[in-house]
Amino acid sequence: MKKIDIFKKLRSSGLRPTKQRVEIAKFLFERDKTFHFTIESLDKLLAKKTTSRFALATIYNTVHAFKNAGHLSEVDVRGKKTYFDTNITNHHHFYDNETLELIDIDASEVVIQKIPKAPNGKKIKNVEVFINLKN
Amino acid sequence: MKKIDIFKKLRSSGLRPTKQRVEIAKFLFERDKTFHFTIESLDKLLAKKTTSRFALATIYNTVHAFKNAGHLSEVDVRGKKTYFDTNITNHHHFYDNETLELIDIDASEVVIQKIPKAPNGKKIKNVEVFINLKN
DNA sequence: ATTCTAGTTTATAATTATTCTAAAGAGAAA
DNA sequence: TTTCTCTTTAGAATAATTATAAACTAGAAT
Ligand SMILES: [Mn+2]
Ligand SMILES: [Mn+2]
Ligand SMILES: [Zn+2]
Ligand SMILES: [Zn+2]
Repeated sequence: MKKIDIFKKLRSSGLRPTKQRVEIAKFLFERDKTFHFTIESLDKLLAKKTTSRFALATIYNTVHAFKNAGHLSEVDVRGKKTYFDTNITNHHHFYDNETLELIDIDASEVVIQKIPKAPNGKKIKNVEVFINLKN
Repeated sequence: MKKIDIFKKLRSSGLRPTKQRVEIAKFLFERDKTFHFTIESLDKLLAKKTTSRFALATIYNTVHAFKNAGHLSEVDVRGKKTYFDTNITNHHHFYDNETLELIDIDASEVVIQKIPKAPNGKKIKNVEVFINLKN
């Protein structure tokens, strides 16, 4: 993704392309593979890869702004920290319980033959498959 | 589950059957249907249903003791609080995003036809299916 | 360009969930 | 009983996250 697209993405989401948002967006979205992170890991990586300084609150604010704008999704992982995901398509995950890393599984790679019908008055919103890995 | 069995369960797990553990165990395990809870919800329910007082730390300690002894499992749910589950079998969940409640799905009710093979050097530990519900 | 304004960043405080601490209390072995 | 170890408890400490309010800045208006 090009810098110009980053600007468009922000503007179209009602987010001013500030220095911090652009830097974080470039770091998150200018990559080929999907990226899973926590606020803490992102903070450390940004410190390494950029010269700018970011208040932790700004990282929280920016990540939530991206999430609310639909540019990031959230993944449920056991543990206290919230995981975010640059892959916003419907997809599934391997979770490596040794390295604590998520690995994407494309929705097409999982076929479910049978699931129970939703309880009365409820509809199925989506189905998430989470595959725990061990060595 | 009878009180005598509660005692056995505790003893066999290396847990002394103290007043608090027995009361919590009776509340959690003497029921027909599975029960999903957070520490906070358990605390409130115990306050309602029993006359004893429990320090919050005791509820944390006791629930973790039961979990470590294999009498409770933990479920990943979006949000900050940890969910526990009296169902310790392999099973899946509906999650009602309106009421924030978990509903059990027996493993036999889900048939997965195709999943990707585990990454190199890794094995699949278990597969969790999480079905989000909406109205 | 300069001014203006709403939105943003920042440092710090507050909050929430959870864990730790150390003193007092209670099972249970001897 | 006496003793010993484990447990409970209140409160402090920690960790992740959110709130606050002052300083700053992007973009619009002048
Ligand atoms: Mn989680
Ligand atoms: Mn969770
Ligand atoms: Zn993903
Ligand atoms: Zn369950």
